[in-house]
Amino acid sequence: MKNLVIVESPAKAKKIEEFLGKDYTVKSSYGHIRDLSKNDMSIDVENNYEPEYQISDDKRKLVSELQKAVSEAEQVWLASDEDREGEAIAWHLQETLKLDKEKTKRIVFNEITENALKHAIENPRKIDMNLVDAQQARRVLDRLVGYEISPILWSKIKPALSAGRVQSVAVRLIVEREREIKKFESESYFKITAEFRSAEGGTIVAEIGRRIESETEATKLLKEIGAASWEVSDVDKKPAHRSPAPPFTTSTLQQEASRKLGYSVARTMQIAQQLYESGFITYMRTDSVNLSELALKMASEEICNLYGERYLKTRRYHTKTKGAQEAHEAIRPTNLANQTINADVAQRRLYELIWKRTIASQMADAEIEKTNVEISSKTVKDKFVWDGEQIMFDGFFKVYSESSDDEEDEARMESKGAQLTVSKGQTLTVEDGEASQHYTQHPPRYTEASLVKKLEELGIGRPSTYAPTISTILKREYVSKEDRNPEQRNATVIQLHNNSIKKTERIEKSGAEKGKLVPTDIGTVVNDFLMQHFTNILDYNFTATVEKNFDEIAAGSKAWRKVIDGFYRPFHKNIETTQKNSHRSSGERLIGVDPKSGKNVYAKIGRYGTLIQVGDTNNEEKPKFASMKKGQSIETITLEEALSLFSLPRTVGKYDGKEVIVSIGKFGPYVRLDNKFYSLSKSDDPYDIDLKRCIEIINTKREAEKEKEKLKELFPHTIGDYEEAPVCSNVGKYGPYLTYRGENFKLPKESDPMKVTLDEAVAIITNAAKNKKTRGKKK
DNA sequence: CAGTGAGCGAGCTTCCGCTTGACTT
Repeated sequence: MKNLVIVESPAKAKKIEEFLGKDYTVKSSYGHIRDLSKNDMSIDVENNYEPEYQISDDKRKLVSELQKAVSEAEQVWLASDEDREGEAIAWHLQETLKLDKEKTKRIVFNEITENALKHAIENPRKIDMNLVDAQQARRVLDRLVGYEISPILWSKIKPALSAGRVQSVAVRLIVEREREIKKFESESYFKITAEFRSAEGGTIVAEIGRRIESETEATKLLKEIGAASWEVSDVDKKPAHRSPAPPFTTSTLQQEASRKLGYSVARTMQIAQQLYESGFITYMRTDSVNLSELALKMASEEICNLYGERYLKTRRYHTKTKGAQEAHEAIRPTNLANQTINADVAQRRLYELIWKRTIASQMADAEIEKTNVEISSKTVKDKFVWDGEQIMFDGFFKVYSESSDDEEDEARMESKGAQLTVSKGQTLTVEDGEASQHYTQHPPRYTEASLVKKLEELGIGRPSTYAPTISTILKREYVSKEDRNPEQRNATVIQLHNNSIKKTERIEKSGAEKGKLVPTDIGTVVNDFLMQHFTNILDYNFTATVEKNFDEIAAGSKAWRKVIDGFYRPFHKNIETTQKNSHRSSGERLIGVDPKSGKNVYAKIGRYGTLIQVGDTNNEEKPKFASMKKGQSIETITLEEALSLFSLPRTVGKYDGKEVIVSIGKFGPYVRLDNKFYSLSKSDDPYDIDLKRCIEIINTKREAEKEKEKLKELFPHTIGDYEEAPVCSNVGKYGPYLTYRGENFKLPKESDPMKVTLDEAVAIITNAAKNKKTRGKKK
């Protein structure tokens, strides 16, 4: 072996190997191979913050493989990504594999084409230690923050909690948004619209721009409107244009897949990974909006073919995102000639979204004519307005338009296409008008995707961490994902018809929410604690400020250990005083007094979550405790709700002459009969489940056990012989399956394992063997 | 396998950013 090239991703390694030919072997490091140990701090603070790196557990085998490859190679090329983390990966490889610094070559390329690779190989360099140091500073800072603050939370709030530069700010955003919502007072207002008719027969529905405060004012105004004579006082037409959105980055892909396809952030990334591994799209973790020259050329060919040259406009986009490192291209199809792909529905839909966005980004602006009509009267002070938009040339709209998080915004865009049917100077009459009551809306809660958008704006987190950050704050139970039914309110509608006024009521539904992030009690208490004691870390600008320092380290104008020292000294002092002086924080709230015992009832956070406590501590008598239910919160739980939590364990009645007892145990709510346990299902509430339902649960489980016994006797069931080996059917944990020559094959879900014929079985076995072969080829 | 929460104390938990694992038959 002459040359060994090491890149980060195995899919990339495979592609590069095709270009480089037989003199090159390309291997992958699968990301970082070394890190600080996760069991302790692994930073020697006394010794100038010396980090102690170790090979990650899951990389030991890989490292020895790389070691072997290195020993067989004449030349090693480190080709990890061209950013801070990539440079560090190269350095860790050099250190771990004990590569000769003089002989090892560091190369970078951010598109995989023959030219780019050739150019990279002709222009190797040495590892940039300044960039590596910037990464070390980033790594060490995150470890110090995370591993020094978290233990404070364990002792002051609850075990196993965590804090970090990124996750704690994400939680703060959600907690603060919830407070804004709580503080928000909805106000009602009236919106007035009227239908105007000209003598020639044209009609136009226009509205008064301002919000009218009261019903009295609205009624009065509506009467005046009906009595007045109107005229089109102004028609203003002006051209405008819209430009397409730039190609996808990780964050914008997550946002659009959430809005247009309803995918969660994690799902989007999982599907994108599949598309990447199949070679359909470029790398999916990127902050760059840049398209390669090759992609621009493909796009222009495709656009000219499909829509004609008039639709083409080559555009080069530049990233404005804070802290972007741009080691990759934007996310785009590898081959723009493929409008769609042959894959499962989820993959195909995401692919098509990416194709449309990429193509649209290289298309001409849409040209629009905006029309503003003003309708006024000599007797009414308010003017009516109508605004419409006519698309004169659709441009990129032909394939794609970006969605908005704002539902009202979306609706407004849709209603603007109407044709203008009146002209300036025409006199108009009003037959129908309407004043309808609306309510101002509280600010929206974050979705996963809108949280990612906000974090990216603040420069917090990276493309590879957006999805994991969300799963961390959910796992810690700082936030939960919730659906909310729309709020229903009575709204008055005052109708004007031929100068008479009629009042009706309707129900206004608004604010339905799906998958919104809501802070839990724990999230709120942790956030308040951190805000009080670690204000600077929770500052929205903290990351941006430290990033500036990292940039200076990368530029060689600052030493990383000095930067860390400047941060750590005051930080650690704060850690010590907080540990010593701060009070335990449990979010405790006195709900009231238990009428039976006269003792105080509190809601608070305990070692295992939120609980109700009856009676004070420091008394001779131990207080009583009960866990709170899901969905209850310290702030809103009532005394009655709290006391009802003490009704477990509860005897529901008798069955088979024995007591049926319901309670909540280690593994959730259960029914107990004769010392045997039966789990309740999710929809059952242990606090009010009745005897009938309990018996049903008991019997269902007994039936299922009987069934199982029966199956055990029947299976495995021999169907017949195929190529001199028996074929058997069976039922396992994952459903019915076939066994043949020691291998298992899944049967279709509904099929009866007793009734499968030998022909069907053979078809399934041979089919599976074929699929296995093609899957093997892909890898 | 079917409750914990105070107090007594051992031993556990935790960060962010790179990557893809799997025998889910």
